[in-house]
Amino acid sequence: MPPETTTPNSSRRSERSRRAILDATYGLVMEKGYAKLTIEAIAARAGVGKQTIYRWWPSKGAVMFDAFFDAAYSGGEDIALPDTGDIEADLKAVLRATVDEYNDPEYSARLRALNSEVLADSQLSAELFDRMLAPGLAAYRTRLEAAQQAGQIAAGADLETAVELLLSPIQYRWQLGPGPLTHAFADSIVDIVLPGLRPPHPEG
Amino acid sequence: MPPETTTPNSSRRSERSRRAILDATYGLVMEKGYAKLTIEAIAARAGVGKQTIYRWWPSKGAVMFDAFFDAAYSGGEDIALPDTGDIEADLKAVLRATVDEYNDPEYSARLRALNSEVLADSQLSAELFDRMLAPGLAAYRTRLEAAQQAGQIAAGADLETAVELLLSPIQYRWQLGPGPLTHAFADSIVDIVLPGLRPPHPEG
Amino acid sequence: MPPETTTPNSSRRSERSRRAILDATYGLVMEKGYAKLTIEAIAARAGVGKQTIYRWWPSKGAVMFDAFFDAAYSGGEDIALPDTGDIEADLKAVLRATVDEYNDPEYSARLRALNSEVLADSQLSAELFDRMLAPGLAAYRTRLEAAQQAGQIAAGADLETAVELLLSPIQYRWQLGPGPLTHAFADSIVDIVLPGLRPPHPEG
Amino acid sequence: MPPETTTPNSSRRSERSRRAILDATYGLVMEKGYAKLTIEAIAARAGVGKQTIYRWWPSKGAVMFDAFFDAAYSGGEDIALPDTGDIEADLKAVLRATVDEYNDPEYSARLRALNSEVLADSQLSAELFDRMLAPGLAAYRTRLEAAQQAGQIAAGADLETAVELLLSPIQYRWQLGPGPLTHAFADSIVDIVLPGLRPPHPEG
DNA sequence: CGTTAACCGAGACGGTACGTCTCGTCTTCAG
DNA sequence: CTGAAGACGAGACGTACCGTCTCGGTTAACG
Repeated sequence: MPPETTTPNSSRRSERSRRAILDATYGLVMEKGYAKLTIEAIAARAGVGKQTIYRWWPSKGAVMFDAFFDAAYSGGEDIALPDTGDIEADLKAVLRATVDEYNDPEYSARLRALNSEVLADSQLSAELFDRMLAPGLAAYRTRLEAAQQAGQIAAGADLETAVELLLSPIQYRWQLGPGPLTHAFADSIVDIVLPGLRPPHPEG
Repeated sequence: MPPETTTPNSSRRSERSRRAILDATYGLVMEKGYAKLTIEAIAARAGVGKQTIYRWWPSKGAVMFDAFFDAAYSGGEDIALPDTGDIEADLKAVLRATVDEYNDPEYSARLRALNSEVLADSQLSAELFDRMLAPGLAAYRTRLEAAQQAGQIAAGADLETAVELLLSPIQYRWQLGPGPLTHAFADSIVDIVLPGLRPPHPEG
Repeated sequence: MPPETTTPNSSRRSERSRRAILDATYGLVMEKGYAKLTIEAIAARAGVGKQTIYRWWPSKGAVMFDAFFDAAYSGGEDIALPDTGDIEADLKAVLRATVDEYNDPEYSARLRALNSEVLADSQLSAELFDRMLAPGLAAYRTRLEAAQQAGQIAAGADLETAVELLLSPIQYRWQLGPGPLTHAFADSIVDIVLPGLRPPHPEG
Repeated sequence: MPPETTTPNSSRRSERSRRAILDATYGLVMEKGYAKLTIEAIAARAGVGKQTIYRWWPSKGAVMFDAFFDAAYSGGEDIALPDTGDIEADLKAVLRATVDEYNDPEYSARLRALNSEVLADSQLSAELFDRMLAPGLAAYRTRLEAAQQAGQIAAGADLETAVELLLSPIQYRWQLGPGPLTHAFADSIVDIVLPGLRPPHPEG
């Protein structure tokens, strides 16, 4: 299997420089924000010539993208939702954790930078989704399918939409701020969505 | 009625310049995109000194913000959802219209520019929501309250969350692209959310 | 016939503003130097609208010119060289005093500003000479003519040139710095020029 | 012999840009005058980024200085006064030539720009003198020393002052305009200064 | 086991845009 | 109905970065 990364590899490429660039980028975005990130600053902090950056990445966004992906998924951890058999409890637990994550300033800053870049260059949008969000959505879907098999969710339910219904309100509040991101809000989401997915003749 | 604008007023201020700046900004964002919008280009097209822009707006984002708000809500049209008595049909109709709007390239470009700016400067976030989104959400809420009064929705339902559940998935798909923005998707949202809000003992 | 001065008069003109402008100008040149003098700063310090300056003076140089002339010759003092009968002693005394004046930092700054402006706008050159230097030269000439009448200077001597020979080397050193401006230098000038003006058969 | 220039050298420096900047500067000063010279105009005409100017020169005056020095002394011609044995004739010939030079409009404009700048920034004053005037003064001094050796000038005469006495009146008239710059004026200077330098017992 | 070509750091280059400053004109409003 | 206050169009200032382009100096693969 060929290594599927944004940046092409080469035997001549200096791994030391690549690491220094990604680390410098990550640090600078955290400190100054994405809007004030400059190639020159990255090169200076990384102790690298500007050309070395331009040689391997097509744009500032691409560098940041790699830097963040690298930072987030270096462990390559498998993501799967817990399955206690109680779909409601499981969903609430995971959504509460998600809310906590969004409330973490560092995570929030990271996400803000990524989304800002993605909105400007819609080509990155697909990549962001495929590499960083799709695995998460798939995990939700897997959990919902298990619940479906267990008869807790109607056979014909539209799980695709269901997953997005669970996650998008959190992203929405985080991004536009119509209300606070609390555990209660996470619970509310589940309390509305889950009944809408129940099988027609509940266990009575 | 005093004119309610973001930027402070002054009897000395030239209305002619203000209009020219907003129009030039709107046109330039549509033509070149927000990323390539420059203050110098706005000033040149508006036939205005740069200082006149810097005097009245604190940032490029603020100018664009005003330009868009001005373009979108110049009519001051009242927004209210239709009420045929059939909450499901009404919601689907409105969400389908919303989907169509997001699929319009011009509207999409406008929104992209706004959101991109808003993500970078979180101070604008609240303003964007209050001035441009809150009225829409309120209209949804009003319609849901009517349905609640009509007994189509449970008395204790969390309408705040319900509104966000209806709208956020569309924004989510538009922004991150996990799937196509279709009428069917709009219907799916209603088909899941509405049952979750129904009163416990429906009309039987 | 209208009064031919730099600044036209008018019965409507506010003397209070005129004074405030000249004083502010003089002070600002002394504090920041002529190069950093701006109309806006003058107006601000004088508590005057910019238009009031532009109404009465054609250029920044003209304002400064008036300010300096006003400061220097407000007393309208008559200038005449001493006449002790000893032309050599008299000239040396006056040139030594002139050297001292040039060595005074405040006087030097003033002169520097004036000359700088005059070099740029040659129209002011004649005015500078006529109003500020010509009276001085005339005083020298008067003293030399007295010496001529006393037989200490040849009858046919070119006194016009003689006066300039006495004064120009001091201006030259001050402006271009080929050497220090000392009393010894002043004496040297007289020691060379005066013998060149002596009558052919001195009192023997 | 190392190249003696104001601006530091570097192997990385583009000689092509340096030349283009100096040429553009010289041309623009001649066309529009020093007061209307702008860095932007120099950069535009030279086809050069502004930063390339700011990188190598500290101020507008310094650029102009180099441009003029470069234009005037590119040949590196040795300057020496003629020596026909007749000191009076030699001095008059050279001073008449100097007067002609000052009367040349192009030379005059050049000199006006230089002096104007020098007066404003006294740091440039010393440099102007050392690089552009001192060699001339030295040539005069050499000629006077020759005359001294030939017995035409007193052994103890102050030649330093004598040289300045010969040159400064011309600069003075040119700059302040108390009278016309003619050959007769040049002769008058020599006619007064030279007798003042004669040995006490002439050829008898 | 030397040649040589790519990659490296450094940073100068032609440019664009920034946000500020000042110019000289034009407009408003208080005394 | 003058004059201070200051907004306006204009445009230069000096700075920050852009993305491209040499420079020498390693450094690793090939011949």
